[in-house]
Amino acid sequence: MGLERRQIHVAYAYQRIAEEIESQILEGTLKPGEQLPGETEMAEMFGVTRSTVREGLRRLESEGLVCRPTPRRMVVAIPRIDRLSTRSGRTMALMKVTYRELWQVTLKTEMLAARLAAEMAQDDEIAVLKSLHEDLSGAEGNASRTIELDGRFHSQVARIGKNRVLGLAREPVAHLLFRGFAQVAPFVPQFYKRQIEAHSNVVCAIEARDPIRAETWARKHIEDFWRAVQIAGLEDEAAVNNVKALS
Amino acid sequence: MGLERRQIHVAYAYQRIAEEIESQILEGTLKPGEQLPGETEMAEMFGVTRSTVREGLRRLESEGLVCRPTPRRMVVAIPRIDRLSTRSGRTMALMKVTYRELWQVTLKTEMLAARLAAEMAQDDEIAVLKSLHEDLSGAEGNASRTIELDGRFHSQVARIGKNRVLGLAREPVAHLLFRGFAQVAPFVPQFYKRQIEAHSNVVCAIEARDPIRAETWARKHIEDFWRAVQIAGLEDEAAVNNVKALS
DNA sequence: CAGTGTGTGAATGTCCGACACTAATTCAGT
DNA sequence: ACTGAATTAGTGTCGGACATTCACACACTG
Repeated sequence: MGLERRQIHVAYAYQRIAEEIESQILEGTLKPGEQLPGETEMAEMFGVTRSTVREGLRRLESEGLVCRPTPRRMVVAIPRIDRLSTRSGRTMALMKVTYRELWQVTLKTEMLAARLAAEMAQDDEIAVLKSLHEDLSGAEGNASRTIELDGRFHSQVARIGKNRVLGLAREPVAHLLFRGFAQVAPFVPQFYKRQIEAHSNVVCAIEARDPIRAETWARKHIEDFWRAVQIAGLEDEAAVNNVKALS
Repeated sequence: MGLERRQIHVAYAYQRIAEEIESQILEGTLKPGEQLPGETEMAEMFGVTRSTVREGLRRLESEGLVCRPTPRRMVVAIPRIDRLSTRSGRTMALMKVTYRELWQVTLKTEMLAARLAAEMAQDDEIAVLKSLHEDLSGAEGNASRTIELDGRFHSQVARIGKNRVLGLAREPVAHLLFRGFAQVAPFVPQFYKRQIEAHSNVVCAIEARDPIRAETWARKHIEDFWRAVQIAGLEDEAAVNNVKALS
């Protein structure tokens, strides 16, 4: 076995500051929305310089544990999923994951999302979905607008299912996969119509509270996308070439 | 419509520094593994003080875009999935997601993982899996060790499937769900045996390159866990009470 | 009294300069 | 050539400083 290379935290002051505040947030001593003391005060509190406190705060800030509506007010953040999704999206992009990998996962998540949506849907949520669907229908032929609206459509389906874990897990994956539509679209112009049709059926199934049908159409829809990817010959291509545009 | 609340970046120097370096990494100008210049040099380069550069660096560091093997060497990081998983795990914990939500997703991810593993398995990977399984068999009755080994078993299954996206998506979810075993175990002592049996079958199916059977046993296994959660009466309980122990 | 201006104070963003400590590098010794 | 010591340069932390600007309180107007 040999000696394991275990991380030794030399525990720099700025790290300890960050960890201390972090653990107070996670424990609940500091509640979301609560305001933190000023930098000077904290510096005094922890017995370090303001510069050091600042370095620690930068970390918390970037980890999304605190946020500042204005530079003057620093408050404990309310956790949001979309913050995270950009980050894992970026990781996947840097890993140069393939369409195949993205698709295998997306197929499952979108099927689940559709099923749950059909089980949990409320009327107002369906209304939102329909409105999105109409917008999308009007965007036929426009790739970038289609990507935008398609993403929102699928997100809304997931939201209707009221499973936050699914929302968290699927968002970056689906986002990355569907972005690829821009690469695929030129090869399969007929996909626009098929997509609209599939979405229609998903909406109907959700409205009819028919989980099985919703799941089935979601599957068809995502499988269809895979076929398009195959036609474009991109199965094992990296899904994102220019990470930059992820935003 | 009213006035949209649009973010105005006042663009503090430290933010701009971070963004600049970040975009150079994402563009590929800076390649993973490459070493960054010293703080002093960067300060000069960007025309700001070292303190300012440092604040920016803290952010990159915490975002996992750069890492430092030693304080002296700061290099562009190679993206890793386990870095991210703690973060989304923490988010889910703060959201107080329920066992139900976790389970619904985990059921799908682990089924997919098992299937892909059976399709992709190589002999040496199976050997690792078997060894983990043996260790787990020996841990019967020990909840915390079971959680540890069970987590590693499932991760290994996922790794064998060679889908990095799935690995990324499932890790924090499965981790959080299986951690709950500690809460569940006292109610269902028989679960240890059932788990070992299920794992055995998964291993067999993977070794036999039988995707269907692997998926089936994964499903049984995770459904079994759900029954245990139900017996413990935790379906809609928050999966984690003390976020602290997440590490 | 609600809503809008004004003013003061305090906190932030950034800078400068300094020092201990340690890791990377160089160089001497066998 | 390899080991070990000496050098050097870079990091972690410190203290202080200043302009800017945001938060709060207060006065003003309708």
